[in-house]
Amino acid sequence: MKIGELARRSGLTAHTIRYYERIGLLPYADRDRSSRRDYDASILDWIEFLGRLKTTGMPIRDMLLYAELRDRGSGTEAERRALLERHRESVRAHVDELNACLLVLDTKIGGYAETEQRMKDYDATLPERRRKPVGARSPRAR
Amino acid sequence: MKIGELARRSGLTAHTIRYYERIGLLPYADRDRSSRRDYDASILDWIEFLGRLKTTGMPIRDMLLYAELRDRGSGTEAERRALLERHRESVRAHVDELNACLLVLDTKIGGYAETEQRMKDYDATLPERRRKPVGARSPRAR
DNA sequence: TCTTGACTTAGAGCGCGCTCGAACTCGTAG
DNA sequence: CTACGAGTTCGAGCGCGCTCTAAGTCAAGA
Repeated sequence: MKIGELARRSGLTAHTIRYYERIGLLPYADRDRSSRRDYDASILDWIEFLGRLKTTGMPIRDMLLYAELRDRGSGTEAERRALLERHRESVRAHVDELNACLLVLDTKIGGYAETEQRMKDYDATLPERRRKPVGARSPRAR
Repeated sequence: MKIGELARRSGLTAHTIRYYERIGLLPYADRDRSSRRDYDASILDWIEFLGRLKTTGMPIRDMLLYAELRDRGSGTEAERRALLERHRESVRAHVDELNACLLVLDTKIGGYAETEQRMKDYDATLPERRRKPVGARSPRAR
């Protein structure tokens, strides 16, 4: 698989793939006789996993640490596991934080909903011609 | 309240507070006769809310949009609500994504746990003197 | 043979969100 | 009176994670 196809299949750009190789996140890829990278499909699993780490907010320097342990192969499992467990805890903590923020957001949105309801109620007390069209701005707002 | 105290109480640095004012996230603060910012305690609520937006990944440009609507005051409630609702959905989606990643992480960690267990079991079959000390590296690893 | 287009490398540039430094002004405590 | 510490403005700098440009190579199709 050439870099273009890998890009399409992984969702990364070719630029990013080269960048990842440069910094060591992706292993140095075999080149064909004209120096072009030729990938094995198995790289996709690794890229996908890196994507999970990224999605969950792991900084590249930590992914790099994990990648290096992985490269070193057997004997590094405990360390890799520890790294992932630490990360898992930080992700869990972050999810909790997000959920707490969602509650605040719900409250805030609820407040606006009430305000709007009160305005509608008030509007309904006006004679027909003085009602505002839905979504109307205050006349003072430009 | 002077900027130093606000910094302590809000968790932001004085530098960041000035930066936020500069870009419009915080309202232009009243100055005392020697041009020093003097804050009302109510600013803390706003900073805290901004913190929630930040925690949930809202980019500054969107917070700015919200701040502007807020400054414009009444008549902008529907828009503010819509903005927060859109944001809430994106946060929810992100939380879902994080939870999915957590499952993958659990699986991966589970895999390492199994490997380690197998290694311990194997080790237990060796005669006493050949057992590895806990946490030992492979002899080849430097 | 010529053209096209996907690739190569090295290195510069960018958008974000701060973060810091320089040089200066005040108000207060000793 | 002086020294100090906390503030001021303006603008440069930074760490992160890409993203893009320039200039060149190569292989396959018309």
